[in-house]
Amino acid sequence: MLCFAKAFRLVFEKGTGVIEKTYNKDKLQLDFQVNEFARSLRMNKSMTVGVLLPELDNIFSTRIVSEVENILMEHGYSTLICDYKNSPALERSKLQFLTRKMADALVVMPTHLTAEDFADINKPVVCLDRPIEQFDCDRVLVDNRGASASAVQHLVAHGHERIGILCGPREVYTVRNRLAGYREALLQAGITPDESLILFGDYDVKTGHRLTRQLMQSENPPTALIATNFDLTTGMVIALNELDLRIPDDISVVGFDHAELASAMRPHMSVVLQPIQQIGQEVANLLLDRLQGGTQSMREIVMPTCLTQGQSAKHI
Amino acid sequence: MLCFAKAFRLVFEKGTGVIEKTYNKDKLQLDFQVNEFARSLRMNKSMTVGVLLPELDNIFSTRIVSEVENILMEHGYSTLICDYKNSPALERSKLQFLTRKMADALVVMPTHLTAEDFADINKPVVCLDRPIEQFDCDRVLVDNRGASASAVQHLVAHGHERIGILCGPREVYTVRNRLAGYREALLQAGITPDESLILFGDYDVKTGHRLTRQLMQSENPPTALIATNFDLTTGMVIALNELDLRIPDDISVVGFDHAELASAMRPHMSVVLQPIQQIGQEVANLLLDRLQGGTQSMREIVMPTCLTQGQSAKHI
DNA sequence: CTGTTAGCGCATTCAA
DNA sequence: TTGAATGCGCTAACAG
Repeated sequence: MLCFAKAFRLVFEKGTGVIEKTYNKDKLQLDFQVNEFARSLRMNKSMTVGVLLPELDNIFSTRIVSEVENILMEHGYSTLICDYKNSPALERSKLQFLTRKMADALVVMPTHLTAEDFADINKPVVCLDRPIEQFDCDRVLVDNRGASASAVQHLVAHGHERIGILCGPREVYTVRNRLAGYREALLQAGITPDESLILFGDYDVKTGHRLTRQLMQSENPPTALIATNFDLTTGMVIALNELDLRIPDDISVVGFDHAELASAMRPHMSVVLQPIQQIGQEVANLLLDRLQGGTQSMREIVMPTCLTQGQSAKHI
Repeated sequence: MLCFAKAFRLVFEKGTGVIEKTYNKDKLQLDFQVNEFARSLRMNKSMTVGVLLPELDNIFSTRIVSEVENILMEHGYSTLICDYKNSPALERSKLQFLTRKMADALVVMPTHLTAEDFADINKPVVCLDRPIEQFDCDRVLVDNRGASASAVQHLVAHGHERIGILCGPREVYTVRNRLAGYREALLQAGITPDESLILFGDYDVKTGHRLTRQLMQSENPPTALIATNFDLTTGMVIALNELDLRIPDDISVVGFDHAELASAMRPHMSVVLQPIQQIGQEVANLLLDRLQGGTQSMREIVMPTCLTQGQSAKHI
């Protein structure tokens, strides 16, 4: 069998990349291109990590992925991104796709996946932002309860009792936990949560806009608002503007994510910040450990959040 | 050689998916998993299309990709997404990665790529939103000149002459063309463009915010503003709010993209809309044609935009 | 140190 | 109809 690999290949490591020069019997080939299918088949690995995200247009997840990517790249791994557009069916089929077709390991930000979906997946999996019930795998989570609790405490400290909260979809893990933290913090402050101040919807700008209008135009509107992700925060700010409600004179607010914009605004907006860079690092490290054959037991890492105080909350 | 494929496989087509059942000599295997590396090596194709984007967090590109994905899926193709974070080096290396490792064809939204980068790529390529000089490949573009011209005309019709424009990075194709359309429409209306009203920056919310403040706090601010993508539009609206400038009473504006938010706002915002769904369809069709062996010459499709009139522009 | 070979799992072809 | 043989291009093990 005449093999291509019969050729004599000099491999120079140069920085992060690899330059391969091939000498054939008759000719010097400088433009040799490895067939990655063959290599992957032979090695039974593709040096590729699959990333499964709910949707692409979300600054939180894409920024984390960006971090993960940077670190993995330094170790010779590439990153493939799939999104499932918040569809349970797509979520499962893309998981299958990444697993069977491509990836040596997975980073998954699940919504509806269950342990069953991972039954025949014998590859390292790291859950990002959300765990999967009954499925023991490495995971990097955020202290969601603490996040919203700190927002509530900040507002309570300014005398607010009627605090509205804009939430994402009910079924999402982070949404439930952020809401739980909100309730706990209110109760701890001796305030009974008013269910009419709790609104759910999609995690997008339009929803933030709609829910804010709904809340502020109700009979008994809140004196303060918490938005629980960046898009909701943006929609909230736009809607308050339209309603001629000034921050913080007419309404106090706490936003979520995106320090740059929050501190560019006048007055600075108080925001809950998730440690995006560190989350990415933790994910990458867990992944690399597993890929390098670590056989430790499952690890769960919970990252703290931090409330950056601006001037978007005012004493009532 | 004992081949796995020695097994007898029944293949049932069921909807879009394929269920494969394998009977081995000794046992009935229902959980047979194809080795996609081997299949790809043998077939010399992966049934996968690679998508290369400047960044993930951009509603315009991710929505288009979503459309493309839907159509390709119906034809048995999967989609892989890579972003290059606006880095020229990454842009090239990810192109290489997608080409060599994975994809049968490519959808590329280029910034710095040149014809040279495609010299040794013998796969179908469709350029999305931006062409590549000297490189003849299928492409789907948008009438960017017409887009910004229609925004200018809309404002001029309301008596505005000092119209500011928030642009993305100078080097981007769409930015240059949108700016050109702006200049042309002004000149056509007998107005000499004022260079101090033209600002460049990144295509993000923070930049929209910053540039708007800069423009509106200058000595001789414009009476109307055009933002040339969705993130810039969002930043603009937030900044105008902070500056206590009411739309449209104090300032007229035209935004870009995202019909849903524009029409949710009060008053409705006038926006330039790009036909995202159709763009996705055109891209997918071009791709499928090539993948099915069409050998037509290069095709360029330019999509029209449409200005949706809201009440965000007022007679001066 | 250099060149040859085996086999990864698949789809295809050929043989029975 | 059904089973066996071939080779896709690679890497690793082996032989000279």
